[in-house]
Amino acid sequence: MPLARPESLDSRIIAHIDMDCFYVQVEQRKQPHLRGLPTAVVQYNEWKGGALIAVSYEARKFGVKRSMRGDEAKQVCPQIQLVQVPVARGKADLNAYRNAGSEVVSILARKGRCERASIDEVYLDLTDSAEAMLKESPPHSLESIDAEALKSHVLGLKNENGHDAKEKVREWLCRSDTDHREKLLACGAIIVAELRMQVLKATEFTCSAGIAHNKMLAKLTSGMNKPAQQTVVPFSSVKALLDSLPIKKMKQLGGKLGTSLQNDLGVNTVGGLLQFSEEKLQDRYGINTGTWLWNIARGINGEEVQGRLLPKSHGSGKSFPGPRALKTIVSLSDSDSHKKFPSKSCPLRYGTAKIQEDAFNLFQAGLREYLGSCGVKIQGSNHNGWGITALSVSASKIVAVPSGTCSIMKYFQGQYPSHSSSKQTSDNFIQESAPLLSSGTESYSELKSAEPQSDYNFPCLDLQGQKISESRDKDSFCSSPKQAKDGFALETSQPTSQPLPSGGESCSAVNQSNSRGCFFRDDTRVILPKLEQQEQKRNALEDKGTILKFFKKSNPSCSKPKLENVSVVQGLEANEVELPKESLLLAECSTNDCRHSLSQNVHREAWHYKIDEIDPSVIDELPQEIQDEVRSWLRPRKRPNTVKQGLTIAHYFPPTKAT
DNA sequence: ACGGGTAATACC
DNA sequence: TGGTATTAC
Repeated sequence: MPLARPESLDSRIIAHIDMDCFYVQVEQRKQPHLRGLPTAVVQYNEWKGGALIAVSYEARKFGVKRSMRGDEAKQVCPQIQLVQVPVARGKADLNAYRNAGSEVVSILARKGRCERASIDEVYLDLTDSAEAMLKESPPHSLESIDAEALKSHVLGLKNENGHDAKEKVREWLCRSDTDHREKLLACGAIIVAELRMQVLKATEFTCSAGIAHNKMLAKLTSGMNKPAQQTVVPFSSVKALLDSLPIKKMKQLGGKLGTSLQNDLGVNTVGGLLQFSEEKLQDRYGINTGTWLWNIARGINGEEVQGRLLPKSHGSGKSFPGPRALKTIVSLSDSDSHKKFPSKSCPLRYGTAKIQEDAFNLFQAGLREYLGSCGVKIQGSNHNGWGITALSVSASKIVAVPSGTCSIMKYFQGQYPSHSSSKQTSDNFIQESAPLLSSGTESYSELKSAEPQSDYNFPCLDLQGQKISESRDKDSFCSSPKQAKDGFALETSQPTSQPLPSGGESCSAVNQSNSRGCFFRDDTRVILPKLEQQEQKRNALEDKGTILKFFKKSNPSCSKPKLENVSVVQGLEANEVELPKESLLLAECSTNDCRHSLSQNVHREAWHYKIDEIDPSVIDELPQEIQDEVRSWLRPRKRPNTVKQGLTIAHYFPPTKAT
């Protein structure tokens, strides 16, 4: 439960932007002839026409609902256009929508601190912008107010739908005889209207918005007038709004907690919570949740807009319902079917073969745990009715790569122009990481000799060529000895190096500095130290595949004969680089998803990077300009004597314009 | 044989 | 810390 910092005198201006039936809009932009037609996006249409995951407003008029099947939708709306979600490697691929969301974020983030709340939702803190506007050009001083702003729905304003509604809104927006907060809110509404028009112009997407003094109220109202409209929540309207708001409509209360409030406390509206003391709510629901409830009943919500444009974790999963369940390779004598299959995780190693190997080991570990120690043999394929109905992997604990990371390669290659300060830093790095190396499987000399054998030119994401914003270059992201000790190589004294932050907040900073929001580029600056794998298994009737099949064959690149034995490959090959992970920060820039890998913990194993293991089909999903670059990396090439940073940094790192 | 595929967050 | 549960889109 979000901890609420009580701020009853909250004069922030927060907007929640919600894209209208976003997936549909993305598809309609791709296929303009679908515009204006009843349209829905479905994934997998084999079974009952697929599941609807987005429905256009035209289709909603026919009673088409999300969670209908394609077939059902056709029944209530025969002319509906069903567009399928792209499929990659046998599963739904949402990247097109993610990227489209990035387009929107990149526009919104120009006006204030921005938080990507989901694939199609964004919070914006417009306080500064609104205050600036109020100071420089307050609404009442404007000659005209934009038509879009005049279409705002202002809660509590009478005659909401009357013929002179716009005039009423104009009056409200331009009132000068009201309190500061209300004026700020009016500025916020004008700014959001402007932003929404910019989004429409730049992306062809419409969105709706809520503008209020906190996140909760903004979120609550962004969907009240859809599509393509905005709703403003003046302070004076909050009490009436919450008094009549069914409690389950409140974010976080849509599930069991909301049900408990209804059943156990007899509360049916958010306002109904007012009758309970904070203590009472805390006693029943815990200190945090209790306080949070007490606050939201009063319209108080201190959650801040996180300046984060990127996800904190990333995963991929697929379900195998019913008959499609993968049959396990175990014999299962007894095991209650209600027990949950445990999730397991381990440090992420790069390369599909290694991920397969790790995932399979995790699976076996989970299976042993699941079965208890009843000594069931894990072998053979004596399926006995049990199967796997879902598999997923996910990566989390992503942290930013600290400053000067790429310069590590100077040490290994000895080809970089050396600044007076960099030698010292390199030395420090070696010194700090020496214990790691000595306990690892490779010595430094091995590493050094192994690396240059590569036929591949690792593109170096040199940070030196990148522009640095004044504000971020100052001091706030300086390295500390502790960071170096954790295995980060830092070159803080390098005057032109990008001041990358490290640690938790660093992601926020990095994220917020990104104005284009391209997932790929940003991923070059994150580290994915964890691999997580989860499986569930339930009854199944037919044998449509095995676990092994899933692990081995679902990835086209791994079904090539050439790679048949990747799992047993040991040691180095010509096109494999094996370095301690601290050294791989640069090398991994050249992998297809371009993720740096480094754990906050000290892990002694070496990390492998094997260019053959890149699944070619992945590349097709990347943004076009990135595809070209990645393909060029994959072509064998002599390493030039002098490694100039071959990649355009701008493609990978956002302009560092501070926002 | 279903809402699938992802996320974030709180809690233990 | 790792793992689970809840909630949401």
